[in-house]
Amino acid sequence: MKKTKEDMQAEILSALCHPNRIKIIKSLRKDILCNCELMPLLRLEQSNLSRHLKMLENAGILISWKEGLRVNYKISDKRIFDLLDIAERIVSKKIEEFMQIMENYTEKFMVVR
Amino acid sequence: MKKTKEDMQAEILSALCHPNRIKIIKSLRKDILCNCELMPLLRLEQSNLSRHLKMLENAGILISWKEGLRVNYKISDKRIFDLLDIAERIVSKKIEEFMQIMENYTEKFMVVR
DNA sequence: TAACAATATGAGCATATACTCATATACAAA
DNA sequence: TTTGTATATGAGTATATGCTCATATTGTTA
Repeated sequence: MKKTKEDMQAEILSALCHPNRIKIIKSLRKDILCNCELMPLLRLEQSNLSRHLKMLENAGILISWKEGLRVNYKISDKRIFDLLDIAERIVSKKIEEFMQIMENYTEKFMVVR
Repeated sequence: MKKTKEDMQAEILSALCHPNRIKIIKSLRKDILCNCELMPLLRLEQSNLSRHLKMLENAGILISWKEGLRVNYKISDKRIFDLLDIAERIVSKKIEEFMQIMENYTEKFMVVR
């Protein structure tokens, strides 16, 4: 069964849609890091982190290479950051809207009182 | 338990990471549509489509309103399109790279032959 | 070679997702 | 009020995901 463009888009997004994997990518924004450096940084179980990294690699989002015992990881395509930035802006806007609504309610409450 | 920014980003991306939901959003790029119009367009079971739409709405990606029997849907934030566009570009780049590799292999094969 | 360190993976479990069928609800029009 | 249409939802099933514990693998160093 041939993959559609939407299937492939969904695969990219599926690889990104977990808080820990988002944190991994944010950590790799400036640095190249290995499993053992990410582990204490994100406070993840070794096997759990290893699987998250593998998922990101399988999706083509991360590139890895060995360096002795370590396995280093870096982002394959800088556009991944743009994508997460947009997601962050969408979230920020939602938070702002929520705050605005709460403020309006509070105002009304103060007046009535 | 308080949601982190990464939790909220993951929620947005989770809502987007299914081929049918991506198709729904693409369909809503130009038009405001209802369940009954999307059904034949995407060839989805009524209940299945209804649930996908609800997921997108719960994630704050779609806004819905009733109009008689119909329930209309539109995108809440145009940045959703930017996000999917980037995902599409990432996919396109991957396809290009793959084609390039295949071409190189084919060339070598021709020479050896 | 033995001991160690970093990473990968099998097995098991709990939970989430996607889908379908049948049925319920909400609204419209006769 | 009855009939019909659009949408929502309960129940059941299959599959995927996330996590952990224990163990395997890979490469390093004494």
